[in-house]
Amino acid sequence: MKPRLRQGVLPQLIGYRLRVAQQAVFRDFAESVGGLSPGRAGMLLLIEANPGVPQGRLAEAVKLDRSTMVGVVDSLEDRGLIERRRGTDRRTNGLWLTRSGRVLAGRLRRRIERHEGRVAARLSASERAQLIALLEKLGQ
Amino acid sequence: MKPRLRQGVLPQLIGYRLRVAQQAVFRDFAESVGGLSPGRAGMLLLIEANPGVPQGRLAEAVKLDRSTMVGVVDSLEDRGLIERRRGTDRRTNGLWLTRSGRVLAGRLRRRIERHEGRVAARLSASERAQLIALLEKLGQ
DNA sequence: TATTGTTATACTCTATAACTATA
DNA sequence: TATAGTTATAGAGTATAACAATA
Repeated sequence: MKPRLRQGVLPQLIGYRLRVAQQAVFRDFAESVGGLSPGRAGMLLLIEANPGVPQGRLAEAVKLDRSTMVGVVDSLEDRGLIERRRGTDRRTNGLWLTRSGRVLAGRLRRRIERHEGRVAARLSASERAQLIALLEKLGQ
Repeated sequence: MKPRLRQGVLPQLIGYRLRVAQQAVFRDFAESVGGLSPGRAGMLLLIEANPGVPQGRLAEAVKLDRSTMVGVVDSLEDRGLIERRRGTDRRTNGLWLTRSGRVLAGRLRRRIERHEGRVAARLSASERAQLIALLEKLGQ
């Protein structure tokens, strides 16, 4: 019979609501997609959509330091999902999906679609569109 | 003259938009509030609103493992912001703000208000209300 | 000189399992 | 027995600074 905690101003803050919503969505992602974290899964899909992208450009796109990207790319490469290939500018590594990376990317897209359906089930179609538009105004 | 990266399905996913928006909001928080991370600041405000809350209840409220909460409480205590006091049920630690914790909480509230203003500046008042309502439907 | 990737290092945030003290 | 807090340990995820290869 514990009284609920007083929340103070928190529930009226955009940042707080974002954090709580994201935690809920991430939990569903882990359950219904699994295998890769949302961030890593997103990178795999970005590489799929941009074959040969230099890893520095990918780091820039997802706002990671390029030294951080080294470990991320290492782990995807260790799992046999992508490979580095020396670029024309020989300082760069182009990133390419392997065959099994392509297979996983396809499976991820299907599972993410299902996950998205579960998350969006709490919203009407127009609410979902509205939410995405509003989030787009914040992000960047 | 680098072409922008193709984003594929990502921009249409609620989880992706949440993540990007949250990163942007967090960067602004770090700039305009500073001192404590959004999560730690939120905890300080929760303790302020619930003086004497047992640390396990706080952990439950913010969905952290109670072993994780130990370190969080340690760090806030080391910074002189809160103190543990043995509860009536002598297994529990009630959490209380110190004087300087109360001072910081007040300052945080003012700075967070300013931060919220900056974040919400991109939205109309009704868009902001709408966003919070939509996020509330997702979180939980 | 500037850029790309790498290494060494460290910090934050989180969890699981086993322990202590109290109920 | 069960619960609250703790410890030891580990794993993500991230950054900064210095370095080598290449432009």
